[in-house]
Amino acid sequence: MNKRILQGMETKKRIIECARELFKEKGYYSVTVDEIIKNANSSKGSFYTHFKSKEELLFNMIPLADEAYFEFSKMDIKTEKIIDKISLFIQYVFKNIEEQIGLEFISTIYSSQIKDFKTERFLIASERTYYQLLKKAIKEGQENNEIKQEKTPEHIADILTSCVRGVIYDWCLRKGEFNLRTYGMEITNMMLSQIELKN
Amino acid sequence: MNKRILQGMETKKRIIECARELFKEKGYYSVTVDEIIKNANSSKGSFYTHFKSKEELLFNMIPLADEAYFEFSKMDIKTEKIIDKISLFIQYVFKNIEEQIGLEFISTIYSSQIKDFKTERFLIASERTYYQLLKKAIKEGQENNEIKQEKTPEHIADILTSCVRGVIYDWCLRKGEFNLRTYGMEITNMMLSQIELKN
DNA sequence: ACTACATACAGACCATAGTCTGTATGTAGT
DNA sequence: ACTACATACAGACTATGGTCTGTATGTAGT
Repeated sequence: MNKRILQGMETKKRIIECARELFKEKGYYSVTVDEIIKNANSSKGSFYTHFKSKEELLFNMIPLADEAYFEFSKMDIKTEKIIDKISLFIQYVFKNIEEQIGLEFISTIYSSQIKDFKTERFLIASERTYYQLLKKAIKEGQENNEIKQEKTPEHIADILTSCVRGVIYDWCLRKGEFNLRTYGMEITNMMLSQIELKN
Repeated sequence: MNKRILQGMETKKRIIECARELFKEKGYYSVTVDEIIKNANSSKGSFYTHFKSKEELLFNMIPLADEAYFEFSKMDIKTEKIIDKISLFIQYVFKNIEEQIGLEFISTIYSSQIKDFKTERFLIASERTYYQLLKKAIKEGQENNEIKQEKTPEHIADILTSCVRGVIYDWCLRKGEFNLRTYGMEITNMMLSQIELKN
């Protein structure tokens, strides 16, 4: 950790902090890069050495959802059924988006991810932790004869995440006018009930 | 239909046609408005009297999905069950997107719709025909005791469209690497099976 | 026929994301 | 200590979507 690297890191951090405040105050699209660098006492050149784009700056500001999910997964939830555990986990995902990430953030992210073919699909990667946890739980459920075994854990996880993304996209489209968690869980529980193995 | 209006319509049409070719050739984001107006022998002023934005021009080029759905709904499908009719209808929606609208179009539309809070959510409106048809079919199904009656037709239609949008969003995110219709129908049929009233 | 008006249109202009080039400086290898 | 290099940074410049202003022209009401 030498002087050079430290300086760069501090500049980057300063830009992120200034941007966070400006975005909160005026919204992502109303804040210009020029404004950010002015506030952060930086420059265009510096900005673009630290971030590939204005969007990438935004991505740097997302509360570390993956870590939160991982923390959640370690929690020992007092419930015998794995299906219920999955249900709670997905509920946590919705809650995290509603309370930590927020509507404008998630809208910008969901929008920019499919904007053109050049954009790096970081959403797929970033959801990996959550996807892996989900897959693991499903596999466990199948081994315990709680979940149907016709489909692979990967495939079931894909189906669930597609529905979750659908609800989130709709939430963005409707400008957050419904309760994400309530509506999301209604759909999720319908899907879970489909994969559940009943005795 | 006087001379004045006719001239305007022709200019608009010319712009759309030129844009369609350019978009097909180079893709939406690689074509500039200047390029379009140059090809169409028009001007900025003219362009922006006919279209609020470059995006709105794109929306003018979407195959008239609503009409297609309506045509489909009139077709007398030989199946006694309403659930099957709904399933076929949604399958048609996926088919239409895959074959008529295409990946780049739908990605741009889905992206731009949630890009900022100013954007007019035309997707909600444009899907109205399809939504209305769906709702009507569900209501019919409930009256025939084929579909559970705990939820309202509106609510069931909302749930189905959320899942459909989720699949489409995923298709965009994955750059069309899976078969939209196959995967979409798998999820749709799971949902339909949840709302079906079994005897 | 005359007038007032709406609007199709042209193109200069503006705002802003992103690029390019040049400079200064800290670091690693010798 | 010297050199070569990488990179943090500054700021001019570019590309492009969109705005603004002015003009011409067709139309509707009188």
